[in-house]
Amino acid sequence: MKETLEKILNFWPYLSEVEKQEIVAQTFKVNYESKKIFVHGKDECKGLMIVNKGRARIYINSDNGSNGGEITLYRLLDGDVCILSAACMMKSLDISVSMELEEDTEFFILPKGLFLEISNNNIMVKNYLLEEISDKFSSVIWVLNQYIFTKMAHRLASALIEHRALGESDDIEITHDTLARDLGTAREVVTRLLKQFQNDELVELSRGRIKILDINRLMRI
Amino acid sequence: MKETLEKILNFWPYLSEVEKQEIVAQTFKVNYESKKIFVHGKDECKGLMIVNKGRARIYINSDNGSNGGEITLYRLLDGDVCILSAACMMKSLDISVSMELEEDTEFFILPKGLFLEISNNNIMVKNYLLEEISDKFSSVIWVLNQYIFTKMAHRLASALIEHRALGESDDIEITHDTLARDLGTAREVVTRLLKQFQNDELVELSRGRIKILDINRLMRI
DNA sequence: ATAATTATGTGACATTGTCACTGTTATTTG
DNA sequence: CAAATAACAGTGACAATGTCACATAATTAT
Repeated sequence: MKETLEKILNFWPYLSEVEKQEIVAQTFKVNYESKKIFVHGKDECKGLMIVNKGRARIYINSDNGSNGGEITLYRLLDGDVCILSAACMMKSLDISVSMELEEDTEFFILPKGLFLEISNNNIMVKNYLLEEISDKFSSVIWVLNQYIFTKMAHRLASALIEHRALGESDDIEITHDTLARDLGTAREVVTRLLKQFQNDELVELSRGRIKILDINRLMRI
Repeated sequence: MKETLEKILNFWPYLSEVEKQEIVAQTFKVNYESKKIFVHGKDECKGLMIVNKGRARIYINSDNGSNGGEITLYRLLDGDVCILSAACMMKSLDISVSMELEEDTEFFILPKGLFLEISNNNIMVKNYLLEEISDKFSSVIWVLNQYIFTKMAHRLASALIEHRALGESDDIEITHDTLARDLGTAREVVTRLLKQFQNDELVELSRGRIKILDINRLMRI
């Protein structure tokens, strides 16, 4: 446990011995299955959540109920903190943001009280949080920028490249629907464009799977 | 000066006497004319900027040079801090964000060194900054949400209502172009929709001016 | 095997974005 | 002041994307 925390927590070197001990003593693990959804604000917030192993997608949706429009803001990978859990301990966002696990995921949870205490005493911890938030802030602005100013075909190509990197393979296991939720568009649009990509022999399509044939040409789009 | 700072700085009550003195001694004012543009990252960052009196618009643009697409992220009014100036002192965003003054604006500037020192010693100052950032973060997510999931007519109506509140009058002095830049759309689109609003007798149009005729019906859109 | 579920495909149409203009109203300048 | 210039607004044609209402195909459950 201690070794893992050492690796995962960026601010570990700046903690005092006492703080380290407290963290090792009080932090606990929780495991959730893939596809579990957290709605920020609804679920009670137990403390600061840090991804030990797994993957999560942070997104917003059109809350108008009927048609489930969504767009992905960013993802959390191993070692990332969920700044929403951080924010909910300090001051709440008044916006509905959700998290969906894309793999079985294990979190470390730093209990609320402990985290607040340490982040109030140790400036590096607070700095770290601030940087994380700034970083996600950048991501969201980037998404907005892309959504508004960039052609769908271009964004789809980027998404394919991103998922190729996430899965470390030219064979991507993903549905058109999932891509649409990533990009904030409709499934039909993704289908249309992928069809074009296939005609151009950039990809090969099958149910729930996209095989990248020409990564170089895809990158140039 | 001291009285103004007392009013403007939310964290004033939490400062020590020494800190207060230092702030009064080192903070200075700068005035800029309406329409001045700051590009975050380009202009050297002298310190934390706080709006004393005036109005600024924070926006992103499509940096592809030719066609000047823009969308407004949020506005700074009296007493607001420019979190971009804060961010640039701690860790830089790698995204191009700009600020345009919409009125002649006076800023207080807390010099970099002083601000860093105080925010490192005084947890309330850092907390305040964190809350400001979270707040703007919310705003940006809100803009994204609106852009993706909401019909243009609805958003235009909202924008008119917002500007009515900003100017405290049913007579809004604004061009179609400015509205388009707020909403992240094209001037022509704004013109089209305003035309419809006029036909529905919601507004009255003239050059550089929109008069709201039926605020209630506008709010219901 | 049959039914239910999930994924994909397609055409018609609505909304919004882009382009290439024209016309109109203010502002500057000779 | 009149003419030139710049800023603002209007318009039609067309492209890109979103929405809807389905059809079809592959997979999983009963």
